[in-house]
Amino acid sequence: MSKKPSTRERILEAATRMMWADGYSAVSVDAICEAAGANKGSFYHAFGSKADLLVAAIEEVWRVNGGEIRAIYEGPGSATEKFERHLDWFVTSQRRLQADHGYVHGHFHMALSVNVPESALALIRAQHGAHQDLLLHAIEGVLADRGQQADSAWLVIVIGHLISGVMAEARLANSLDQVEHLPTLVKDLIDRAH
Amino acid sequence: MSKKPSTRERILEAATRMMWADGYSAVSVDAICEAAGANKGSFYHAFGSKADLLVAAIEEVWRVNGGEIRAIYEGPGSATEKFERHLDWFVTSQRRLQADHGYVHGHFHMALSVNVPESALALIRAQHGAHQDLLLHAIEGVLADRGQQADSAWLVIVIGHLISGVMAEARLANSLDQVEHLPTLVKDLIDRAH
DNA sequence: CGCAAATTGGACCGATCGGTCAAGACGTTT
DNA sequence: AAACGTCTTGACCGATCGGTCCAATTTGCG
Repeated sequence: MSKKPSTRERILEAATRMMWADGYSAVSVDAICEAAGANKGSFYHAFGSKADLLVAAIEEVWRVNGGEIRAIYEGPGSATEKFERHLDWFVTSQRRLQADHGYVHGHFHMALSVNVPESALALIRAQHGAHQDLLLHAIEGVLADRGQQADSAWLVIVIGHLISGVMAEARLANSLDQVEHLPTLVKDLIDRAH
Repeated sequence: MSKKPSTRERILEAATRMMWADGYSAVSVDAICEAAGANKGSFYHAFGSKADLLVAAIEEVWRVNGGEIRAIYEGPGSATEKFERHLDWFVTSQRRLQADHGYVHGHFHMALSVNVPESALALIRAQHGAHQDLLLHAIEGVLADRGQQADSAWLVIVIGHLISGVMAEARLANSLDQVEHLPTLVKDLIDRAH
């Protein structure tokens, strides 16, 4: 019984989907309106500009994805189990996006790393920082579980870059293979870090 | 005494610079022509379409960068020395790009990972594969130098993703910090892989 | 109900998009 | 000098860009 989405919500959903696929400047306001079944007048009633819509889309994606990740860490289980669920989340979320839209997406941020207004860039940087913080805390927990004497700062940098790289290359290759191996890869890395 | 660049070369240079900064669809043919001091007619005399120009730019960037990397491996020194020079090349080339144009570029491919014609995507994938091959061969050489019994396939995957991730994040953060640490990071990784 | 406020529809704007074209400039060759 | 192929010029095309505007409609509420 979810109530039917408002015009604003439909526009936001369509814009997110289309910009994730084609980037900011390649998606026109007209095309978004058509996909959302809305009119241009409604668009500019709901959003001040195309740039404002982008900011709203970035916030919404992080609200959902960040929420799912935080829910993992606020849920039950050991630090190690939570971290593994976090890694699996990358796989399942990318798998679901591919199933829904037919191509490997990679990070939302990546499609928006080029030619976006400064306000959007700042948001993306902040969200990336927030995710790195979650990662750092999680890895420290995993090392504590193991009683392992490793350099967590070094590990979080390597793992953070590894995740970014895997996502970027997965999108470029339009293949989930490397994403599927990501959890194993990261666990191998932690195993060797002592 | 380098002879003055042809119109085609000026267009190609301007297009590469502008598309690296802003992506494919955000850079207009008119803007490229103005930056290159050329007319639109000349543009369409030199290139069949905007998509053709993109393909030419991708080929040119790889011709130069791939050439520099291959020159390292064809030059003198041990496999380990060559690999270290390869890693340093990422630092120096990104440093030079930043000095010339005022921002951290990341991989050329990354600015073009979104909304490019299929012909360009195929080229990018091929070039990325070629670079991975160089990397694999280099890492095998380094391990041979060390008499190390490590899994070179695992290492090349991790290091390849690490490089992609560092480049992507360096651009997003507009900072060379992580790039500067890349050589050390990779060497640490190889040290721990046994 | 009745009325105002919120929302929507769609025509319209000047600017810009990728691309075309015919006419001319220019250096060679004969 | 005439004839040639190559490159350059700048006006021009229909389509589309982000954005505006206001009348018409729907909605929330006394």
